[in-house]
Amino acid sequence: MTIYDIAKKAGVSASSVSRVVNNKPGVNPETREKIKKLLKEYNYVANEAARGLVTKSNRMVGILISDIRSIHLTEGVWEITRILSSKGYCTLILNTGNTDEGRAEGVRTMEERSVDALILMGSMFENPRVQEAIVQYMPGKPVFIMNGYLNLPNVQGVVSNERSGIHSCVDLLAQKGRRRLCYISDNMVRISSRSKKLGFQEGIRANFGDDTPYYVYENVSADMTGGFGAMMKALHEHPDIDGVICSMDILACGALQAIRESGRVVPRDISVIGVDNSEFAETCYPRLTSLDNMIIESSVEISTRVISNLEGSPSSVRKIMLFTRIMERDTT
Amino acid sequence: MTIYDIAKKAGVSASSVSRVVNNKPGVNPETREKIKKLLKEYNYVANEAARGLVTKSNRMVGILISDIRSIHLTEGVWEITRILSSKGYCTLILNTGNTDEGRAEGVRTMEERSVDALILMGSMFENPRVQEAIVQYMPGKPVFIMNGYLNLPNVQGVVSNERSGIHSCVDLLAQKGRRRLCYISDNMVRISSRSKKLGFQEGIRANFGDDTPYYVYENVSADMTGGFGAMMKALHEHPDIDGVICSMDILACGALQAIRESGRVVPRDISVIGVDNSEFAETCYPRLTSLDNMIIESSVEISTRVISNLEGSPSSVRKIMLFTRIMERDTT
DNA sequence: TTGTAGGCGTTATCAC
DNA sequence: GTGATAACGCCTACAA
Repeated sequence: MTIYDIAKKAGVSASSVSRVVNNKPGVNPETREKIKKLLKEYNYVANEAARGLVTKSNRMVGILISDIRSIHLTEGVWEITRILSSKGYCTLILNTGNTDEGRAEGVRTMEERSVDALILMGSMFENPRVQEAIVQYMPGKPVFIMNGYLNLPNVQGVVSNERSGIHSCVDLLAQKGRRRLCYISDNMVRISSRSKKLGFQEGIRANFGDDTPYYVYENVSADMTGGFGAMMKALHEHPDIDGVICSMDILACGALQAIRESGRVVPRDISVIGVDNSEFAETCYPRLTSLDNMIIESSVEISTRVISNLEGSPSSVRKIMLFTRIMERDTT
Repeated sequence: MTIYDIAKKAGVSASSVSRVVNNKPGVNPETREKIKKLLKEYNYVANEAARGLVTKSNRMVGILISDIRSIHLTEGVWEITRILSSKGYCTLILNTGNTDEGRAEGVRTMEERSVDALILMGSMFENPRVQEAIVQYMPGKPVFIMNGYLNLPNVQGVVSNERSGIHSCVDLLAQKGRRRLCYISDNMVRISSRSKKLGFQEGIRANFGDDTPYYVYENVSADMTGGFGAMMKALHEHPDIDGVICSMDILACGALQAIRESGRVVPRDISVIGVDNSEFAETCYPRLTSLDNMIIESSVEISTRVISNLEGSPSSVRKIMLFTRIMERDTT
């Protein structure tokens, strides 16, 4: 069913139908009513692709994410989708997988689908290969990065101060009397993972001085078993550990399990802190103290930027930072 | 950068460029090379919308989901996306919110975007309003429902025997010596919720006879606090409860917390079983016994059906059922 | 107020 | 092997 079909049935031209469909003026009220009735009767649905071809806008924004199963980022996707769709924008969500090549390919696919804007979920997109893909395939279009940034004229980034946030976590542990700390991290390829580790080291130095030992277990697989294994190893190698910070809540869940199996009690014997403040922090036991990296707030921030950019009033600010906060629960 | 631009630079016609872009025969190897080089040099990206306009296929399938944050269905979305994109199909994911009107609107939007097929995630799509929307807006296109079914010629459904699955859960509890059972369920509007409750009642009757009391708490909010509150109430009203089945893992997480606060020990005093076999079943404590409703397998099933349908060999089977299984962990 | 014509970027069908 | 030309469904001047 096209506007031509409707036009024929109404005995008018396609342009009149188009005007009615788009609520544009310049058509006789009676004709308008007649057309409206036919539109409804035949359940006319406009073809956005054809429309976009001429209007140069699909009212669609792309969201690239490595793996939509990551509960934490998914919260952000939900928030963004909610806000954008309330403004009439569709979101095209694409899983890229965990390779830079996949992510670059994702950028290309988004251009192929001619999205109006692109949102990159997560600091893993902050890398040269993705940057190159943006330059190649989306040089003009607005691109937004969640928890990351690329120095390109069309890119805007929202980051959080995870580094000093982790530093504060160390402060908290120190304040609770913890002295032998351990840091468990997933893949160190991510910029954000590296900066979190730095924050940990800075916290150690600031609280305990240069020669206090600390332990780092990195490149752990980003799931429960990863956290479990790392914690087991840590407790075995350094039985005096009394404080743990994990780069993700799910790792902390695994760590909690390992600690339990070792016969220790949280937080009496060991304190544990996670990062993300995700739902896992509530469902695990004891409920996990976690560094909230403001994914929801960042999502709102990005969404409003996308909209204002698309509606013609782009912000000249290219990078903003949100401040993390520690949500203290029962593991510290 | 369009094929015309490239054609001009190469000194050939747009048709030749199109042939090269689509790897079609009938162009001189040398010309082909020259065009290929230009394509790469200018980072040409085809406009899928324009292409779809003429080929009548966008190579895109739509996924409608009430709320992408629901970790359980998201696992399925991931699986589907993975399989479809390996076959060159993009997935357009749309959150509909929790109203039937929103879901119907979602169907319309999908037609607007001219998806090649539509996947409905969850039994909440099994309702008259959605059925009407499909008839109105997507009468011809293949529609697939995860964990649900609608009696329409273009609809295929994959369901699981949750009802008898829950019955088996009651069997398991009975076998563990549990006698005072309680069922906690989220919104009873969902077909699947209603059938699960039936399974519970049938299990009770089969194991304990007609006059053994059992307790049902329904229309609980689908989150931890919902499970927590319901369990608290249950324990207060019926302190002798020794077995609980929750319609979702996340509810069971809340229930576990309530039981802990009441001073009881799982599974010594009370057994708990969830449904979904989601990540929460692993992260909570004790690790939760859960009814696996085969979301991953269902997703694979749906994906292959979508593909074979789109590639021209549609299945004539309109509805299939997968069999649930109980994943026993530490709460029973 | 209405209709005609051109074009958006692509593919498909013909001639050449 | 190559290039016009006509769609695809829609919007937008512009003309009537």
